[in-house]
Amino acid sequence: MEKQRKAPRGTRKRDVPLSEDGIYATALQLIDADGVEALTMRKLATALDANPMSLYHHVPNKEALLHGVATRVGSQFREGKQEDIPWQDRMRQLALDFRALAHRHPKLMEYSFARADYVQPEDPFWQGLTDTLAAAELPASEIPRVAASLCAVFTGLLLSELTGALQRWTTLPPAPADTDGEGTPPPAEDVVDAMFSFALDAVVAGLESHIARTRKEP
Amino acid sequence: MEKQRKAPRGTRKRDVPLSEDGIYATALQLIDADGVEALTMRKLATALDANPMSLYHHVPNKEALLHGVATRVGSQFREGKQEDIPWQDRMRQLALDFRALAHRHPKLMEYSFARADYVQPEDPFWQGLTDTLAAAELPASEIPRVAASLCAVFTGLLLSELTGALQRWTTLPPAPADTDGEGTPPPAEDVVDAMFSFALDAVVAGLESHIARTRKEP
DNA sequence: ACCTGAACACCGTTCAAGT
DNA sequence: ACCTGAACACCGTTCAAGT
Repeated sequence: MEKQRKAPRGTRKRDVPLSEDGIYATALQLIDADGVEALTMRKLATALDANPMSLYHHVPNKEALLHGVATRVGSQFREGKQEDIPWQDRMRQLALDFRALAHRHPKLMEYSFARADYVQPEDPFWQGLTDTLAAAELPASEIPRVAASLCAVFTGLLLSELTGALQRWTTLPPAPADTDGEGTPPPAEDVVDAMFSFALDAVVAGLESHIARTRKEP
Repeated sequence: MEKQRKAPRGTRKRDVPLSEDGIYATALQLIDADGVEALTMRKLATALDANPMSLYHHVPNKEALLHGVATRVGSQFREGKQEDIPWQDRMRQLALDFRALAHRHPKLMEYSFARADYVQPEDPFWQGLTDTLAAAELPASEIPRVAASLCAVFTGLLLSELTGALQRWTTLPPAPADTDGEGTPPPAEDVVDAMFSFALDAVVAGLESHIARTRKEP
């Protein structure tokens, strides 16, 4: 009767059966557009031109849906440069590559960072991080803890950037209100870039100092 | 500090008119008990023995309610030790004091850290942080950016601890799956404490190196 | 096997009406 | 001024019924 593969007219988005991948993909689109808190099972269904209840045949519930979107995006991470560079440079590059991913899906990543359920052991990011620490000749027994600490630090920096807190804090007055002529400093983006460079340099310096310390007293 | 006038009979919690402070206080109690996502205007009202709509005479909406709870708790921060200690020690102590506050209201702080709207310029934490950086003889022009970066880093560490990500990451396999006899390492708490010490040492070392660098080339 | 309509048990919030 | 009942416009999810 109403076979209608490929709607000859009309603008329906779906002439293909629902699939897990399709659901996750358009969920990500909606999140990119309006943020996680605006995503609704019902809105997602209409975007897929489906009945809201049909989604539950492919995804157990909303929480699992969001988790799935988050881990899929997290696994998209790719390292930009080769690995035959000093570990300090690779560490910096790793963080900047992750920042680039965060900039590609800021609304989702803000949610992901808060849950901190995005890094999976098989993700290239975790692999790159542990590889780099091994290249730095950090004792193998310390690698998991140090890698986890670094994840936490990167999470904090990126989350603070995405929420705007980093920029806001930067414009808070120092201890004594030093009200001179200058109002707000240069545009926020350059400042944030500079803060990342500073923070990454400090992280690398801190790591170097830690490695030197542990080498003295094994 | 829940003095609560003591109802003469009956078990109603409220024999006193609604007040902003009372609303925030019991909201915090409910959050501590069941988490932010379980807090509902309607549940809060019944906990206050009030009609849900009465709340809107004291608080504009739910978002403002949560923001109010978050900033009130953030402003409760107090420094433990005196300020006449080396800046390195004070910096570490500052972070540990903040961690203690986070442990007092973990459910709320998890929410707060994700929004990153808890640090206010007049908060003792921000004051202590900028004071400490000044004591480290960091150039005044750099203090806001460095303080903001440190806030972001502490946020990441504490948030990752509260969500459990820090513990989870620590048990992820390093690069090559090194499956020996050992299952899970010692209890998680000690490990997290140790990770905080490590991270704080690294942060201090990174700061020292940054200060030394900027002193060379002014 | 996959989809769906109706319904349930909730939400936050508006608004006109009470005292 | 402060409070409230009823109502509105949503939610996520269950379930029995359709194809």
